[in-house]
Amino acid sequence: MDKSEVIQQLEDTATLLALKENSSVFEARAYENAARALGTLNGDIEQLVSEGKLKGTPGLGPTLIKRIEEMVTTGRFSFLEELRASTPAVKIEMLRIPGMGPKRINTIYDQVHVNSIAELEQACKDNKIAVLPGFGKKTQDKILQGIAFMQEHANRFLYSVGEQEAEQIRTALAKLPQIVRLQVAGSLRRRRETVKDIDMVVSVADDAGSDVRNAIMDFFTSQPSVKAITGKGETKASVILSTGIAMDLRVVGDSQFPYTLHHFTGSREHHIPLRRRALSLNMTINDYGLFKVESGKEELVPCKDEKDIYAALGMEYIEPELREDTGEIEAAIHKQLPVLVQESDLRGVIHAHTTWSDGKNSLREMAEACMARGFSYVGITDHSKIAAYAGGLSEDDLRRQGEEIDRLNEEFAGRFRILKGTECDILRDGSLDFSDEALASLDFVIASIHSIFNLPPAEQTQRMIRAISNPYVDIIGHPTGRILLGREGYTLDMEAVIEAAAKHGTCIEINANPLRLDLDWRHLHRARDLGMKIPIGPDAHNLAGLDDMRYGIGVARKGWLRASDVLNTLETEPLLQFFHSRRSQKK
DNA sequence: GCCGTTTTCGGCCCGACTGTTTTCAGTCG
Repeated sequence: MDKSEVIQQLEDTATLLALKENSSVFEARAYENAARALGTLNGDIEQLVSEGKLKGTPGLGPTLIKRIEEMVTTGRFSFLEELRASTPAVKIEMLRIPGMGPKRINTIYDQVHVNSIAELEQACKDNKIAVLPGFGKKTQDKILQGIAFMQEHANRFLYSVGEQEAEQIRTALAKLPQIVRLQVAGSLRRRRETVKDIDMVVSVADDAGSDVRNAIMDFFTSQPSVKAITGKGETKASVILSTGIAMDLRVVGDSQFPYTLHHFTGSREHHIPLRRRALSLNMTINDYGLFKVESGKEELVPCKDEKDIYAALGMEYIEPELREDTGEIEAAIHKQLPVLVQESDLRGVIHAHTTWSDGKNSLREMAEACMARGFSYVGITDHSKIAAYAGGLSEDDLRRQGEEIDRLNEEFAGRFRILKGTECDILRDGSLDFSDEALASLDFVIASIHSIFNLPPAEQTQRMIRAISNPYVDIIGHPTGRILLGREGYTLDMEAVIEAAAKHGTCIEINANPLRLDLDWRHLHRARDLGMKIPIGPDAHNLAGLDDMRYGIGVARKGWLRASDVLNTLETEPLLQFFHSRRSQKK
């Protein structure tokens, strides 16, 4: 068991301990602390255990050291297994309802004996929750709202989840020699932030028989991640995968592939004006082909790929990410589509955490991982002092972190640069959590809201705009604060926020964490048109988090951004110049 | 479960909200 797995098991233990009756919240917290402590330790966990080096680490006492040793040496963790066996599944499910924590869950479970979310919903409707001690009508209503939110999003999945599932199957299918072409379609190909299901299209030789098609379907439906088969024929098979996500596979002859792929890539909204365009040219398009209609007879327009389809319609090729009917048809007709930014355009990372606050890896580890990924710089942005839950830095910490950065930069000179930054909390009134002196000592400043989410919209908007107009603030972090499938964003007027940011020359980031993807692509158009430079930030809390950058690229592409619109396509010196010049302009 | 000692058990990053209370418990980040 490697370090990240051990940390995960410790965190799971903390969750289950919190749900356990009569358990101390501090015991649960001890497991959280231990997970964090382990995260800050450098080196291979097996070696640390075998050499007895865990002893003396703050947060790891005799019990936890013994438990970590068990995990590392046996690959199992009996304490967690027992906890899992003794915790009703419904309690864990209830944790996902906003506003429900261990105390309320246990009260409800003990006194109303609910065994499912459905039973909890009924109990609320029967007014059985409001009468419990410490509960009331409003809490009951809030639980109902939370359940409704959960159900509304229950059949959707994060893009990242769909992507991983699809990639696994795509890799497996790609090994079949009978398959000529193979492509993910649907909302996943369009890089929507959440997806309902996975669509995949494969082609076989036009003269391939039933046996070839059936063999592919047999192979597909017998994949290890397939949990249930809901339909299976020669041209289409439908399954449910282990994560619960549904998947359709379609098999077509290779000459039909472009039309089918295009059809199942969508979106429906994109296809409506596209069909209108086809009709205006006496053509018609469906999943079987593009046809020229003359005197009532249809004649296929041969297309070897999607580019040919758009070309036949007198249009530039439209990238899948843009197929949402937000002006792409018109732009393609007039050959005005942007060249979209790509992952390879990125030169560095802006927005990453380290063990100085709630990150799992050290400054050095984060910097070296960025170097290994070919980046020229990383902007380190640990939390500010009020974010105590995340180990926020005091101004003195910030200064000492700066000294460590100076030392590392000396070592990396000429190869790589660590930029001094912060993710500074925006306080209730829109002021910042660090003094101007502290902020002035940094290369750049990200300001984010992490508390007081539901001020009245006008007040929340003013709070954000005040932060935007602060001369030291370069970037607003995760501007809506939404958690995909989990929580709505802050109550603020995003249009007004974007305009204020553009006016003050303040950037708004695309937070590339797959749970956030915030700023939303629907707002990017506007920001770009106002001339804003958009940083793509992974908000990385560990090394793996650095790879989330690609999700941010997906959002940027959906928002029509070119490489020149993205801040961190700049090399180190121009970027520092950008921060420097805008700061002196604003003051 | 860990820590720091006022060495043997009480406190445990913190600030703010909401909804329940009528001074506070629970949740969140």
